[in-house]
Amino acid sequence: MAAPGSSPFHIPSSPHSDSGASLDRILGVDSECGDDDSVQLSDSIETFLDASEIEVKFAPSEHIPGTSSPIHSSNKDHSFNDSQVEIELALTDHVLGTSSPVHSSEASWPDILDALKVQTVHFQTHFPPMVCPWTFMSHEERYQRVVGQIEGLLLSQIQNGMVQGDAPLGFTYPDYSDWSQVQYHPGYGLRPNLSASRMITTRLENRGSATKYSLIVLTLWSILELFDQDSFVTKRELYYQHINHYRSQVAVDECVKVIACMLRIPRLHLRILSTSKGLFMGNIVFHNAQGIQVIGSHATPIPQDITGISQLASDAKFILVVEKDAVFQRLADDNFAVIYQPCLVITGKGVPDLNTRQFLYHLWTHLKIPVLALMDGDPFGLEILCTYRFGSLPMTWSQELLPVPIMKWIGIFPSDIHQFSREHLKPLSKVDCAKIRSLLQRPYVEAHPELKQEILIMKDHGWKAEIEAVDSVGDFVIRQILSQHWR
DNA sequence: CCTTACGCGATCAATCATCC
DNA sequence: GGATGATTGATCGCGTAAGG
Repeated sequence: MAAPGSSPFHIPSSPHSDSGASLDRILGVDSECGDDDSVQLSDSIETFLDASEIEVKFAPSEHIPGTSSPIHSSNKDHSFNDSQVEIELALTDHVLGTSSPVHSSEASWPDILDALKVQTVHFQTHFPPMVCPWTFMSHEERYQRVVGQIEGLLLSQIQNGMVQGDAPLGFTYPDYSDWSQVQYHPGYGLRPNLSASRMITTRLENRGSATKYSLIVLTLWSILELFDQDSFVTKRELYYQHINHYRSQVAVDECVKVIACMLRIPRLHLRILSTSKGLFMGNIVFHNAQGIQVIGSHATPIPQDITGISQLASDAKFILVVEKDAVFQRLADDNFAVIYQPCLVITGKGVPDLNTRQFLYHLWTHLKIPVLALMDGDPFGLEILCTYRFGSLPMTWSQELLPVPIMKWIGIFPSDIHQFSREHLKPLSKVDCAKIRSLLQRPYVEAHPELKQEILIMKDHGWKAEIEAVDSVGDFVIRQILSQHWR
């Protein structure tokens, strides 16, 4: 086994050894981050993040007088136990003010939106949005780091191969498909669980995983080529380039996911993109990565490189996330984004892709405005809500910044389903019931009794309702906000 | 024999092309 | 014009083979 750092080529240590701190030391990430604030904040992050995950740091946020540091760091072992979760939950409840809506029967738009805005700012002050250091690296630095890590990984495999029998060839990465490996953090959604760190090893020796091993090597090699040619590729293109090897696009997806988890590098910086699926509209202007001005006055595709967004400006009072494209189009037809209150509407067209979630996170952290979500009243609608709000299982292990934990769900609630006529309701299928069982086992549902309650109600009455059941989506959204009817 | 790792299939939502 | 199937992206569950 090659000792980290012993290479004459100055190669960063492998990701499954003690990587983060040493890499930071080698690359001087800490010192680059700048002012005193960030140093102090980056200390506190270790209270809930894995030591190996130290690369993700708090943004240097404005200090608001009277506020304490984001998380009280009393535990020295960097672990994260149940009692801490309870404390954080109580704290979040306080910060969110969930128990104290605007108490007025004739609460107006500005009152409610102002209150929500204050909650959002409080939340982000208490849980400063994380920033990914990858975003602020120079082109050259990013090149050095990614290529260095991949070359180091491949080199260690070759070295191991030369002393065959001593160290078997294999790639080790976290078991990103196991819920027991993650835990819920009220401020940051799903985070890796430090007490349980089961790793998967894809070994060349195993007959079953030899193919996967070789495909991971192929993908790593392809990424090096991309850096060499200074180009990007979509997952689909990568699949077609090596169609005989990959056999299906699922194999490409799997390899990219493994590499992102293993090296803890955001997918974008591996130079592998996915075709953007989401749309947005509303009063917003920004420059994309190519420096071209984007105006969201009508339905506009979400840009692929979120980190390249600059000169963002918007007078929107809130962001509305809708599940389906059909609902988005209905709101576009009604000119919803300008007619009532200036707002932004976003859809991921079903299960949201990474781009859509990154874009939402970017808007939420930069504009500091409330985020509302309109989803179907069925198990999959709830799952999509949770994906936006708390994050998804595999992405927990990547270095992507995605969850918006303060997002408000404004419907359709299973508890309101009796308001719809029977013809608009559908009985829960066998698959729906399985999804409900799955949802009830998730850590974030356990932490949110109001969500759990809704799931149990749906399970009890056995019916689901889609947003199509609502006559006017715009009116429905307005009604829900004005009555402060959200979860 | 039991656990673990892995592959495959199923599912959802949406779009687009093709066929009747 | 409506129905159908393929495609794209994301996720979960189950069966199976390997290994201790």
